[in-house]
Amino acid sequence: MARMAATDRREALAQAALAVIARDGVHAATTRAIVAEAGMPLASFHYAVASRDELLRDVVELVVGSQDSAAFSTLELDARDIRSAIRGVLGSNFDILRADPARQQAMFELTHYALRTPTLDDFPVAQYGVYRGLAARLLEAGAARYRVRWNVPIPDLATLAVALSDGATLAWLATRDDVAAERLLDLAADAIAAHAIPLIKENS
Amino acid sequence: MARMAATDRREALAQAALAVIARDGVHAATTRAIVAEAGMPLASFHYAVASRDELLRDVVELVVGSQDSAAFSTLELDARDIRSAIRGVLGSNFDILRADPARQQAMFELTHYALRTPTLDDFPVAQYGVYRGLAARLLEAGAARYRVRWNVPIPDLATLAVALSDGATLAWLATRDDVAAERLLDLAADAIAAHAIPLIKENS
DNA sequence: ACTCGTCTGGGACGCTTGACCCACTTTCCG
DNA sequence: CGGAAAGTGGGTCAAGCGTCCCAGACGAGT
Repeated sequence: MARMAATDRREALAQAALAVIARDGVHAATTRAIVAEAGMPLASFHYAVASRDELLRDVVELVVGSQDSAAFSTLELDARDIRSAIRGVLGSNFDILRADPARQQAMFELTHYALRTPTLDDFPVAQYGVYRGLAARLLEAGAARYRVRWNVPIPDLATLAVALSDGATLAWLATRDDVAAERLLDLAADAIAAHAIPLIKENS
Repeated sequence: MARMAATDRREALAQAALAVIARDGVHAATTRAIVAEAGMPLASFHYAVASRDELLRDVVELVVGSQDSAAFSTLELDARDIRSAIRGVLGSNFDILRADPARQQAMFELTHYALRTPTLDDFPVAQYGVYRGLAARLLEAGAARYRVRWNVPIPDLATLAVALSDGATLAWLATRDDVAAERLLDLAADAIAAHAIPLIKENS
């Protein structure tokens, strides 16, 4: 094993743990499975991190952090109208899901695990805060880009968007029905776009 | 321990397992925890059921069976229009969730567990089939009651309704935000009711 | 009433788990 | 260049796990 700082090892362990969780589920993320994934001896685990629960907290922070940075570039495609733009974002989100279903399922399992763990129960709140914030920024950007305004508060609409995305993700994970998922995304895009009101052009 | 048939004991164990899962999660549903919940000696477990996995299969069947029977009476309330009726169904569904959050979370965890278990991976498909069927029957009954027709296929609309319900449930479990949930249900009811077209009265 | 199949429950086995100790090696700073 | 600090890894521990055994208690059919 190469020599590396304890903090680096801690991050490597968190990523290895996430890989194990994605492949085999949260309950399979034992200390031995994690160090095997990372290619470390067992003793490195408790040298880098105090306990298994603490490492899992690193994992959820890793997750909520990475989720925030991604998925914003998908808005930049040139759709005809706001409805097509929304459908595009939902569609590329769905493509990400299909490319790596295990990761999305790991997210859900981590959320449920955190809800059951007293020291981690603030994570789901933060997680959904990130989701809603991301959706709100997309809605704002879309409104500016396509010259519309929303007839309901953006936070409420963002909550709707997150719920639709979550529901579609969950349904596809359970059934793997691509056709039903595409139709669902069509209806979801309609539901969100229905709250867009075209702006009267004031200048130009 | 009172004397009882092995089949009765099997069902009692399944219900005890569900109670343990709701309280402490799937990973806590050990053989000892289950028999403690049921008030049985440990040996009764493997007398009534071959293995722990087999018992969990009983649990998921119990779940998908019970979910089907309930929640239909909520349509019978007298709402002014189809939108209010939909909102009412979503609202009472939400009340059920708030009355026993642990049970709903147990449902999600069982779904994810089944997705990871090869012998159980057909359960999520059946589960969502039941959900969509239930939603479809509600939509049909609502259309007949309020004299409207749906401008999209009922199965597609049922999928939308299930996704919205799941998304709202998940969001509330994570954040416990009652206000946001109520607003979300408002928007969800709008989204579904938007596809209702009033029928021209032909007779009477 | 006797017996045989059904049911009970205390105990135990082999295994995996999280945690940890300690002798060893490597790195870095004075 | 020498010693203290940092990192490594093999081995081990108690606890908890699923599973199983077997002697005894029960109840229905003859």
